[in-house]
Amino acid sequence: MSQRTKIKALLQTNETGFEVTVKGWVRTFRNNQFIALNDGSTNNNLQIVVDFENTDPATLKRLTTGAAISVVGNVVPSLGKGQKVEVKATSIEILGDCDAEKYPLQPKKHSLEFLRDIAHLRFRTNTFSSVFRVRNSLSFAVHQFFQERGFVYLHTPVITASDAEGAGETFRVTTLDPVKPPLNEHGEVDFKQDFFGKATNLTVSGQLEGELGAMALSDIYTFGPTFRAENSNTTRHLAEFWMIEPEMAFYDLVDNMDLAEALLKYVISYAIAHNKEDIEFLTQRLLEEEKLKPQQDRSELSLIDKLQFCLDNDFQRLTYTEAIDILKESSHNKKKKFQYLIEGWGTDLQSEHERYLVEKHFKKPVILTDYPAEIKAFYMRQNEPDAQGRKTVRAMDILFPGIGEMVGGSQREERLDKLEQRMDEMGIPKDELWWYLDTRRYGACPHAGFGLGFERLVQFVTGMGNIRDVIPFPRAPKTAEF
RNA sequence: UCCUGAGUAGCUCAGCUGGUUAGAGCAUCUGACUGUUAAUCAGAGGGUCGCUGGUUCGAGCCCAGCCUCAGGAGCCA
Repeated sequence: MSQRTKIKALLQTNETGFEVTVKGWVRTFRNNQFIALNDGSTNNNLQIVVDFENTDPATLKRLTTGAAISVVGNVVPSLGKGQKVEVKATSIEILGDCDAEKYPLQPKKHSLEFLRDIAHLRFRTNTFSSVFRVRNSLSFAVHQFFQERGFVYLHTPVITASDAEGAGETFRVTTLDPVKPPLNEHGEVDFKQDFFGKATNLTVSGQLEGELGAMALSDIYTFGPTFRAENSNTTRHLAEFWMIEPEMAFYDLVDNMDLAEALLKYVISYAIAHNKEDIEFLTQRLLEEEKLKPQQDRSELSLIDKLQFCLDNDFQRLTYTEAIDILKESSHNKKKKFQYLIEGWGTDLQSEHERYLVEKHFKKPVILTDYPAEIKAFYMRQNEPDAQGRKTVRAMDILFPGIGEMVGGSQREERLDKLEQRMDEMGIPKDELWWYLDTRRYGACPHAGFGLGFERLVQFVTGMGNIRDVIPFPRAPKTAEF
């Protein structure tokens, strides 16, 4: 293998007067003389100076935007102003031509919508290479955070037979003939003859299996793809997304919140430390995008300041009931500025209410706890009814500015009788979840966990407005290209 | 799925009250220049106006249906 120097490393050394081999893709070729070369290690291009008088004109013609080249040359101090060093080429080899007439990426600004249509090529732009380097760092930081704390990375199944969790519509997994499936005596599809001998689907959450692991390993986390067949067309939903789901034995809700807050701060600070250039680039990108907006819609803080602010401040913790009181008493509610006015206790908060709390009232991440039992899942631990007889559960949602719900979690109901009673009330089939109930039969203990939407985290850290721009190949309704 | 808006050149858009041969900038190509920084200057090529149907003497423009995209809502992470 040839000695190839990555551009990031080369630009970091201040030395000159040595020979290097660099490889990458041409971003621009100016003046028949200057190549801006990028190899994805950094957004900063390396300037290659071509001796055009002594280079084959046919080769010069092939130095088009997007072409892959290999360059051998000498690192010298730059005569130009845009960069400290440059490479004076002694030989240039075209590894892969790129027809400029057909290549969709031009040396000009492109809209994110257009780039989404050519997702296979969008990595070659500064914005997307920054986003995906940040995504990589965040992903690594998640593992490092948990590994440092003795958590076990548990691989929960992607194909499951349980869809009783109520987390959303599922994608069916089957090998049956779609045109003529076998039928049972009731005329329904006979899944006994299917591959697994029962109806199966892609997982909507690894939580229930995660709890099984936590009941022996104490602290586990999952980090993998999750699938929801909801017909959601928004800037913060995907049909296939990556979720981080820790589950901890002997944790109560406060421990759970502490862990979630520590995790978020850890990974954000890791990204700032390891992807400074990328985050600065994305900050700049966002500033320019905001210039196009009316003054009132612009955010008060820049991206990097927003991230730093998030690290420097405790998340605001309050109960659902306290939140309802704040919203009810808010001038916003009294002036009827909410589309859905807050009237009573018990209904779920609308996006506009969450946004008001996070962006207007507290102006920082908020953790809401102890939601009404009626609007939450069966496995959340039941609180004693309050003086007015209102039933709540030990749930917590972490709300982030611009993103909404980043984390959803709870202390789990470990008391078998309470759990079974709740399942009956909500119509959850106990026989299908016999294995889950076993954990409450054999050595049950208080425990807690949460789910963190990884793409929403990447959205927050990169400032990208649409979740489809922070996953390489988004899966969403009517969208499964590439 | 619902609400709102959009779909015109490779990209971003303009296109008046329905009227004759559909425009601009960028990109591309050709030439000039040769220490440029999304280089500059001169010239050229490039269009099934999302699709289908309708109204009309005449439709990019009006009407209906469908498709796709964007933003918001719901569902949620």
